[in-house]
Amino acid sequence: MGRSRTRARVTLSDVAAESGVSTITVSRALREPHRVSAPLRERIDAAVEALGYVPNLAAQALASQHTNVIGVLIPSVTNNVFSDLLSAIYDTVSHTRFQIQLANTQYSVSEEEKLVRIFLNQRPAGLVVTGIDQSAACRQLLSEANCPVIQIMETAPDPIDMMVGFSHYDGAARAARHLIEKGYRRIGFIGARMDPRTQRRMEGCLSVLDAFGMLDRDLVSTTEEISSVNLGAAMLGALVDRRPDLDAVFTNNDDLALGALFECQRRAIAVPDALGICGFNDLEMVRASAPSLTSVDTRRGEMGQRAMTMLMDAIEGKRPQKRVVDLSSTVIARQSTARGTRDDPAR
Amino acid sequence: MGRSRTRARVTLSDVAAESGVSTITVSRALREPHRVSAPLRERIDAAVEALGYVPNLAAQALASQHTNVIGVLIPSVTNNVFSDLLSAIYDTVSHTRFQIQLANTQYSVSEEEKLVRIFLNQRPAGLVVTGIDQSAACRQLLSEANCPVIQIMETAPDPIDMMVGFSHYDGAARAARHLIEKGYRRIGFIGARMDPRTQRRMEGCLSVLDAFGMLDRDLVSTTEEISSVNLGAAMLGALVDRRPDLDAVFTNNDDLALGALFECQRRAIAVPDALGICGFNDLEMVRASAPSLTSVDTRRGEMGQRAMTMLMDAIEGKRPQKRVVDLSSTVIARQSTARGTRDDPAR
DNA sequence: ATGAACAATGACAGCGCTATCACTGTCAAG
DNA sequence: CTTGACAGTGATAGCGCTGTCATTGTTCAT
Repeated sequence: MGRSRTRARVTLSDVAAESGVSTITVSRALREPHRVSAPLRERIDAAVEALGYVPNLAAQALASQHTNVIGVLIPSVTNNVFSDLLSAIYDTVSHTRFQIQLANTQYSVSEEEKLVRIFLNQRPAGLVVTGIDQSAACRQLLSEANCPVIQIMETAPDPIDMMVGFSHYDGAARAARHLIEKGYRRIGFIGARMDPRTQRRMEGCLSVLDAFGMLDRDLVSTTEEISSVNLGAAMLGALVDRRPDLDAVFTNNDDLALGALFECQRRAIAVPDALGICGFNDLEMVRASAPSLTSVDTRRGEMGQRAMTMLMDAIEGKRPQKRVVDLSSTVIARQSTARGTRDDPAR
Repeated sequence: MGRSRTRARVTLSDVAAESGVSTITVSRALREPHRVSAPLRERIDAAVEALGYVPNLAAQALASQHTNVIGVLIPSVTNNVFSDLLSAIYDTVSHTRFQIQLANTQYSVSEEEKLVRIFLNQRPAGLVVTGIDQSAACRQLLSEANCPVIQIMETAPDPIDMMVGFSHYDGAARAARHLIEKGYRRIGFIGARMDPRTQRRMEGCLSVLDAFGMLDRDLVSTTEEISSVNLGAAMLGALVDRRPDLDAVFTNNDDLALGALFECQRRAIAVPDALGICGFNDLEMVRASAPSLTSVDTRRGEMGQRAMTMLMDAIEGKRPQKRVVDLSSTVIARQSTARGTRDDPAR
């Protein structure tokens, strides 16, 4: 196919020859400019520019025994929740010396452990892992790692190293309390995939319902299927068919909530008067719907940003005062739960 | 913070010592097992297992002058369109020897060029770039690269190397024709961000309207802002305020389409009878809405899968018969454009 | 004047692996 | 019984960079 085989790689010693110094001086000029005299530095910079030198990361890593790679382990690249997070992570890291290396655990603890093992062997500068449900061996590996590690998305009292997140249990509990305050009484729960975080949300919701004497297990609908808008519609439809007396539903996430809303529109179930809907995550789109959807804001952008800042500081040796940052979460009340106050302007 | 400093790295020579062979034999046993006798291979495998040996990728890369890294350059990690694509890419590559290294061009041609330069210097096994709008220097770099390169998302007659995508112009043209066939006459266009692909969609749409003598520039609404559901609602609202006679709208993507639908619901504009809506990309959620939204299916999952298969084959030396794969695109007609046939079941 | 302290630069070894070539033994063909 | 082919294994030399220590000059307090 005529793909050219030749491509002269410019190495450090080419730059050194061009600027008439030793390789180590070029190396220093690039990494610790203040340790090299101004005239040399200028000559070297000019040579780098002229030759189009780009460092060989493999050689750097091998010689220095460390990299500028920050490994990020997330369960899914498709989920909207993680794309918001990722976008904040990339933004925070761009224009620093660090690079992101993303990996996908597919919600599997063993896959996660395997990936951690691979990552650690490449001596990353730092590691970001999702959640608190690592395998014992994985926790062990991470706590013995000689780089900072940060767990995101959740908080718990026993961080491996550092942590930025919020309590899914509490967030869902707030949502349940909100529905109760708004006057709903027969409150259902719809959940999909049922990974550990999803489960803790369910528990948070059900515990509040229980405390108010409103827990009705028959109004709880869960599935192992992957969450989607269509699934939300189907699950709400099935739940309403079985229990026409349902008067509100808390869904595990906003995709399900949106699906539930669509199904209500299709069946001419009045939201919020006949049925209240509360989602989770506060994705961009739930503010736009008609009626707009109440949801729990989980500040994923801030989470990504804080996590990367803490991690990069730790890599630089600046350990945080608090190892666990709890970002909390807030119910954003909108039209879908504004019972009897249909005219309220959204937010 | 008591993070352990010690972590014995197991190297090839540890494995060699353990199994009583030379390092090169271990190296071969791992990479080309058939070139090593069965008994040795078993001893070596056992030693690898016992010691928990994990290869050092930096050393491998440095010594062999190539890596198993496939670089993937996409404009945005947040956009739903790219998350579908990414998910297919990760799935296709998992359980092969290749690893994905993702980078983010932020819709910037110069950022893309910079990233290509960095990638190429790390001698990737292959490279995936988005679209056909690289800078001249970037095209030059890529065509001189000594690894296969595949452009995705779009097709054009002059691939740098290989290509998998579809014509955005044609896809949008099909959408416009669909609206005309359905009897709409005052058809508007709503577009956001207006990157090159978005622009070609606009051109495809407008050229058809023009051919039918229906082009009205006053019904075209575009913005540089980032696309979102809320933006779609706002833009549709503004367009309808200005031109109440609008009877259909083609939006650049499904986020905008969904926003437009919500705005119609808010204003009690009957969709599809008073206003037809057609989106682009056929995201999962547009099938769920009420009414369901007509959209253009762009087969992103298949695109990601085909692209990675072609790329990996090319890396292995199996060049494809056709260098350009056009996946085409299809209008998926749903309720939002089913004028006068409101009762039609949605797909 | 003297040496201590320090800034600026370089020589050299080696990170962990693989490419290359050399070596040994086995076996079939002549 | 030689020869050549070949399968199986090893010795050696780097890949491109950085850590470490050595060397040179300069400045400053004594």
